[in-house]
Amino acid sequence: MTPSSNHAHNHDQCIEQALVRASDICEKRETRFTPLRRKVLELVWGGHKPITAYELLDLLSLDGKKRVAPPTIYRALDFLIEEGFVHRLESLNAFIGCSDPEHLHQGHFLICTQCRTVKEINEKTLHDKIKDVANNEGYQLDHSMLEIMGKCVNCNQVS
Amino acid sequence: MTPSSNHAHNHDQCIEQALVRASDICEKRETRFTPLRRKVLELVWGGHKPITAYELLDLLSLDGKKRVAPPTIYRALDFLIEEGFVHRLESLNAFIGCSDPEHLHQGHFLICTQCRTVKEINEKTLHDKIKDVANNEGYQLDHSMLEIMGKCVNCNQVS
DNA sequence: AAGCAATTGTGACATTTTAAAATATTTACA
DNA sequence: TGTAAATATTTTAAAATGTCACAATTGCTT
Repeated sequence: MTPSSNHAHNHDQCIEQALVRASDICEKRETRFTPLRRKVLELVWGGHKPITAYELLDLLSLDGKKRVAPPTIYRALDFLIEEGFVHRLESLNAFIGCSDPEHLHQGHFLICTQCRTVKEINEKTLHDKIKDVANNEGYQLDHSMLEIMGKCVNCNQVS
Repeated sequence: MTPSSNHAHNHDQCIEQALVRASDICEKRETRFTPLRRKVLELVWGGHKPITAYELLDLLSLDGKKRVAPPTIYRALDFLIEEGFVHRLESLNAFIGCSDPEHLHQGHFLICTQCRTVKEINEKTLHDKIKDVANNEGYQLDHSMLEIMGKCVNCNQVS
């Protein structure tokens, strides 16, 4: 499994950039980007596909000598989510790197039903529409999660 | 806990209606609305709040003499979801009765962060917007799930 | 160096969901 | 009715996911 099979992008660089951005943001916020948290973020960014907590556990346990336990991962993920570096995909019980960690925002995603690639949506008009709907029903919007399932461009072309 | 504390609706009638509709639809589709499935649907409709599989298990185990096992509930829920009588709320790992079982549709919900009341959204314009976004990104929409968190009218008025 | 808070490790356990096989029930039709 | 086929349910078990409580460690701060 290549990290991303069809791309016009260097994925190592993609990971590296995510790590640098996270590190910078933590410095600015005076939160701690520890080795563990860094490692987990690196693993999450291993692909543009969602990864589960237990897959992360397995990966983490590979290079370390000891098998790490679930709380280790979940705490690291909690931190990364808190800081906005990672999103949780509810419909998949899985996690994915955030493409725009500088700005806190909604979790809106396109998930390819075939290749599992996930793309983050950052559409103001969509967010506005959602807010309107909430307001019309008398709800004061806190946050929203949208997960759109469908076939991506590449998978559509193939089959 | 009253089924729904603030309403202009008779909740018993609300449940009854859901059961009748489900029954009718099953008859039309020639699928089987068995006592178990009926009972589970009734329990799900006990409130306009989401209910978890294990809460259902507990409730089911009350009147029966024996403790029922998880698969019993999950099978029944699978059926009810398949038929469109119940939706699963991904962000809560919980289930809720569908307000419009006649028409298959998206799972779009408003969830009150305070009182947990859930309201189903059936907005063509919202659905269209989501479809547009997907298409613009080259995705062919299969289905989407949207869960909007916010305070509902009543909870807003109170605090 | 001592004290303190944050982080990480550890073990156990809770929750949610699914699998596989045995059993029971319903339905259709001879 | 009686019986076979189809469908549902139960049972037992376990997999997958997530949480808790407490101990050990780290790294700052005085």
